[in-house]
Amino acid sequence: MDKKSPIKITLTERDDSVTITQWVYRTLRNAVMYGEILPGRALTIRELAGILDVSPMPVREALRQLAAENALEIQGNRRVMVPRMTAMKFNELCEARIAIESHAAARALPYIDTPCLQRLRDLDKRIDDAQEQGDLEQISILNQNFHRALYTANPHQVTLPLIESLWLQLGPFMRLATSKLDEHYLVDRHNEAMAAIEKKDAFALQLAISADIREGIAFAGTPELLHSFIEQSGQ
Amino acid sequence: MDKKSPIKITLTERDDSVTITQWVYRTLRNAVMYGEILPGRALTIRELAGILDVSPMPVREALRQLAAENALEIQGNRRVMVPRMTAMKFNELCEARIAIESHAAARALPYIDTPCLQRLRDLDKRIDDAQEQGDLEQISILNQNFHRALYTANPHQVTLPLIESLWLQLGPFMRLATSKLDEHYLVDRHNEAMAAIEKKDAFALQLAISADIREGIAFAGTPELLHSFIEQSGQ
DNA sequence: AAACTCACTTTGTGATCACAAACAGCAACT
DNA sequence: AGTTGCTGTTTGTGATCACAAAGTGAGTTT
Repeated sequence: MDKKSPIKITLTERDDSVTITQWVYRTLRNAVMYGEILPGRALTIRELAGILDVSPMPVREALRQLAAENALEIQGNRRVMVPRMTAMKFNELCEARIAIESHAAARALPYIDTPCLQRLRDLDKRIDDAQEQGDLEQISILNQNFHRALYTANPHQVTLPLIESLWLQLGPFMRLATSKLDEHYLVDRHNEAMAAIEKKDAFALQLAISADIREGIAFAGTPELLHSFIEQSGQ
Repeated sequence: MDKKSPIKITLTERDDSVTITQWVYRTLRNAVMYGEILPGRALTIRELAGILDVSPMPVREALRQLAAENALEIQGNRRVMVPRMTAMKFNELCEARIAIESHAAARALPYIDTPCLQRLRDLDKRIDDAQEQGDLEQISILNQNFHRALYTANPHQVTLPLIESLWLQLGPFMRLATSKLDEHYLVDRHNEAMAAIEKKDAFALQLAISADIREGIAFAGTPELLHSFIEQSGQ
């Protein structure tokens, strides 16, 4: 039946308070973010509709939305797939993250009040816990929450959607990276970030955020990981 | 028939080589960008379908795509509209533009070759011409093309979609700004940018781009323009 | 054996329909 | 008079259908 490699997508319970399209969007977004769909694998509306047990319509809408966020790529022949990656593009995405996120952090700094600071401290602690237990999945999720909580302190935030788009594009390949994370000892840059926040030192905060991002993917520059990009993403 | 203010959308000829959805998307995108749709005005699928003389389906897809790019906002009650603006949000959008675009410019600099440089010079000259003739519409379009041409010199470009999203969000309100542009004399920062490019001076290029963006919206800080935000965007 | 042709299948696009939630207008009540 | 409750209408969502374009594979030709 399936000529191509079968797609396995993690399904979550559907809440009746959200539309089917939203649930499909969320499900596919997670599947992309966590690398469950191989880059270059052609996706068809009807196939996904079958897997998710919904009609083609919500899938159509969700795919278009994900494509608009650069999580998916629509080829000229109107085939949809997770974009392939190259080492150069990976590097550009990382540098873009650093530029935008350090900007967002500095812009959020003046708005961080006591309850927000408490939330950040809580997340920081939970990251430390997860790191001791070596729970890579949890570290990754909490790390995202930490960044999100920081940037959203700014009530006039406009960059978060852009940042999330970058996360989505890097997501499938960060999975490759984090699988080798345990071999490395990571300096906890969040503590440095927390210190900068408490001192209201924007420049130090930018340095800490930049370092956090850069170290999270530093070992992506090793030859074997670059090779796995080609392997996963090549034709 | 129309209880609300009627919507006037500039229609272009539809090329049969593009899908109806793409044409609708392009048309609505231009309408948003050039401020033809008032912020806060509720948009309905069927109304737009009637105006554009297409079935509701392509409109549905186009609206969802524009919403994903933050050009439109879907409220909880699933009503769609051009987002309202506030002075603070406007400021954040401008600062985000400066941060991301100066980054994109610096990243593109190493890739600028002779033909690309020629294209930029050509655009620069045409902007000068348009400025002498006081053709504000043309200046705005050419200015965008200049920035786009610069950033896309980088073949591994990943920030342009993010930048275009910011342009889209600022678009409706830049129209307000440019209508007062003739009262101001603008230093041509593009000449400075060209000089920096030729000298391969990344820092000078970033300064020129930042200044160009900042001056393009500097007078947005005047009280009367802020007031027109409230007027246009207020409930 | 490699390349082309042609019939058959799959797939995205767009139209139409059914339905439940949201909305608007008006009447009744406090 | 301002608020609440009800009813008819509008609107987004999702399902289904028709169709043309793209893809696929076997059989033929050079």
